Amino acid sequence: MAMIQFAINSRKNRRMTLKEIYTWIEDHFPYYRQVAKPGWKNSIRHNLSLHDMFVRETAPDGKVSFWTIRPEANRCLTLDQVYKPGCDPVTAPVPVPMLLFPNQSQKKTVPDGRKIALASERRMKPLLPRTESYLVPIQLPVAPPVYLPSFTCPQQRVGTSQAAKRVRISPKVTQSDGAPPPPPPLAVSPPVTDVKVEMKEEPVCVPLKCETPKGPQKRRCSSSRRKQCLVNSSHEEPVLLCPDSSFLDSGVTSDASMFQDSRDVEPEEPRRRQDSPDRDYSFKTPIKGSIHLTSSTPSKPSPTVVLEPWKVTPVGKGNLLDVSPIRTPGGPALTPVQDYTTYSFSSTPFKDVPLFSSPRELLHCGASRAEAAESPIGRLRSSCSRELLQGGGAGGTATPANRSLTEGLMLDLLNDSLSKILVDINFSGLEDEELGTANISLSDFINQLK
Amino acid sequence: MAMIQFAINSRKNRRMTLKEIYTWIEDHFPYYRQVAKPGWKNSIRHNLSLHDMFVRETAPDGKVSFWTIRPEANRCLTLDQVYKPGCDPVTAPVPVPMLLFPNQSQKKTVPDGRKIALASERRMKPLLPRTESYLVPIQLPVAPPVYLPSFTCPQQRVGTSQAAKRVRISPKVTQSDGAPPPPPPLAVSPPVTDVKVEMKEEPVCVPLKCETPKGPQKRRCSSSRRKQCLVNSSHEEPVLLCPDSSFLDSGVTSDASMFQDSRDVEPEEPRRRQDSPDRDYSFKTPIKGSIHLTSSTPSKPSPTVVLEPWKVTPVGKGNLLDVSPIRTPGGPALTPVQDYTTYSFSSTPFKDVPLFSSPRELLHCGASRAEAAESPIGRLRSSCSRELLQGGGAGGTATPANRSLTEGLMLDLLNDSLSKILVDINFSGLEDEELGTANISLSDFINQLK
DNA sequence: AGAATGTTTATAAACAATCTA
DNA sequence: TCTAGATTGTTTATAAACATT
Ligand SMILES: [Mg+2]
Ligand SMILES: [Mg+2]
Repeated sequence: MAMIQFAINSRKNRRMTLKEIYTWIEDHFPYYRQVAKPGWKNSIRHNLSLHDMFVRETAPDGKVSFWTIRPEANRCLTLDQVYKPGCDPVTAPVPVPMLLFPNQSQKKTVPDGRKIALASERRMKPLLPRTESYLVPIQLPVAPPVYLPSFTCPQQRVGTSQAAKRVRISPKVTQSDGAPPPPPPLAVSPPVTDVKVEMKEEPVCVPLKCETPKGPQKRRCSSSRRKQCLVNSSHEEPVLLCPDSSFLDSGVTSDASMFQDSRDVEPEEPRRRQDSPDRDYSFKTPIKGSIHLTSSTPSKPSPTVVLEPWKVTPVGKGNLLDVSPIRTPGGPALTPVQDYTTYSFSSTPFKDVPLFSSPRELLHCGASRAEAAESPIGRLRSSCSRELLQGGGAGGTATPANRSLTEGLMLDLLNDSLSKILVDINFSGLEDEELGTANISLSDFINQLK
Repeated sequence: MAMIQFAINSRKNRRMTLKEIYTWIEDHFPYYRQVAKPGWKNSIRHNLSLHDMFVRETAPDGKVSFWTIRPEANRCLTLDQVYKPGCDPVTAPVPVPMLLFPNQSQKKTVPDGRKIALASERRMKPLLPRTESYLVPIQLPVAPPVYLPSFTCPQQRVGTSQAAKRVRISPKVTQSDGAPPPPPPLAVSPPVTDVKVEMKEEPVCVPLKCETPKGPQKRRCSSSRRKQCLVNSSHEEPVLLCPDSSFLDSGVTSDASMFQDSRDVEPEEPRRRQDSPDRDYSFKTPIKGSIHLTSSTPSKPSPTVVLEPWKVTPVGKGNLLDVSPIRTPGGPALTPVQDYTTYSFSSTPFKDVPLFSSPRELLHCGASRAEAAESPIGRLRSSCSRELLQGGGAGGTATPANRSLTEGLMLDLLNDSLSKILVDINFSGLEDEELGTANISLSDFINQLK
């Protein structure tokens, strides 16, 4: 879900075809081009369909369809917000995927004291977890000469210099105020974003390093127990706070040309080598019983039924997978373990190497209303939800305490709830690329309902 | 999702605790008590959280919390609607789970010509698939003397006598009008609902066997391509059509006492044997690295990492599971294969043994508005969405053609979209059991918004 | 015919919050 | 009263079936 937002928000017009989303992710996270199972595309499609924040539009010709982000729900997440390039852009650095290993695999310590990345971990942590976990970009364990001959890994930059880069994205709860903050960020070899060709304009959504109000709401908000507080969607104009536009280059350009020809913020987008030799799936056999992994939709292999030992073997979960021992012939060659000492593989990378606390922390900060109003890219404001930026959107009855209480809660969720209503009501009449007027706000929808 | 609705709707007050939902499902689908992995409870909780139609209420004491169904989204699905007991209720029949095997496993034919149930299939088909698949109740492959000494399987009843019982639940598309209807229902040994102690009142939601309008919209509705049409939520009073209350006993009783003491429609609910000897998980070890399957939340076994052969082995998906051969020591004893000739195991049970075409078909029919108005259980009407029953809720601009076009589409989805808004706005003031007034309608919410 | 695209359900899993023995 | 473990609740990830283009 986060990567899709990264991708779509990297475009000026904030819309992408599915194929373009694939490509963008593959370009920025080579993990997906090289090591990931083809099922990752299934996950992309799944997220596009499941989450209401992603809306599919049909081009005027009715042929192609673009995926967009509901403006009210768009937190304007960009890869820049998550990672700031810490290495020279000279070498055309390849951003590594934010590979977040499960907790267990991080404790793996080889005898020589180094922590190694368990490359066999297929299931990744959520890219932007909702909790207090920390996002840890980890170098992709792929041998550069094998997969990326032109890839020059921008080593080091391991120091704690990135501390100022931490951005809070809407903390879910107050972090138990008395508790000491997590250890200073390790800043483990962050991934690198592409070199932007277009100049950085003032970003529409400016995450800030505003301090979490740890006032009187400390226990109340956390005691909402197992249910998020749902903020009352207020129609008042939200106040954007704490301007600090010196942080990111979110790929949002001011542009007067946001129509079809100005689709690419990133210059290398059009020239797509769509058949990279490293992975060619040539096939003509059907999906179901065949061996080739053509389809990105996983499917059951065949009726070669295996009686699972769920109730047969009394207990024991691991014995199902233990049958295949670790060492596979080409395994280490494909996922080399060497030379990862430059990256901190602490036992708890989420907790120990914080880049930011949570994706919602970015929302916890807001942009200055005045600045936003003066911004030359006022037209783009409709592409970003100021309510979301302000973080919570306190209702009319919200006291300051309430406001802080509801801060940082129910962001994607709230907007997901409204988006299904807006789906297919949006863009009913207009079919052209004028995205500025195509977005119907919540108030418009309410009026429409009335 | 369907089973949760079955469970909750079986209660007069239409609310259940999580534990009660577990128990209800276990009681009505012994599969879950006996053969299912403990992860099924995880799925229940997942569905409760994910789908907005399920709303958690907190009892006035603040201790227990009940799960309810948003009235606007409640299609009043009950087990009766899906299955009508075809055998004598004398033997206290145990309903079997609607075990829907994947397509592949149904083609398994033993040399003696009979089709056998591949008990090893763990992943079930969706209980109520959205498509034209058919719901096939299949006898649970558990030896009755082993697990259910008092269980007398009501054999047979295999004839085609249940044909009239078929109910359409909101067909997603017109079924290609020229095509012949699916073969007559095989009526494979349907599961049996419990004997209701309370008298059956006129059900609030009456599914009907109304014919699908296969008129001029044949192509248009199907050409909504990959996106459901979202019906405009109309505030007009929906018209309930096609009264036919002779079909189900949906556990909805008229009742003048719908408060806390009248919680159970089913008499055997209170006396719960909560520690059945057939499954006792005695444990005191933590979850993570331990062997016991105590927790219903699955967890990775341990950092015993297995290097997956995704990129190592060139292709081939099935070789990952083929390592463990079929025959396990106690396997056949637990899942006997004999005596399943009474149940039709056609190669395509969904298509060949239709009970109904799709869950939405139930919605395609409506109840008579007049009848609903005269119903002595008018108070309960708020627990069922008449819009949903009417099937589509055509907006103000909908022509009759449009109405039929949007019929059967966007039901749970539409209501899920609205429910997140209502969550935690419901039941803000009142804390008592008066569920009749506790439900806030959409219009109330809209007014609240205004 | 097969691939791409889109929708929905199922299951695993991590994790937070609360409850209970 | 305290707390370890169980329960309950939320969210993300992945597989998979299936529909539509
Ligand atoms: Mg979507
Ligand atoms: Mg819910």
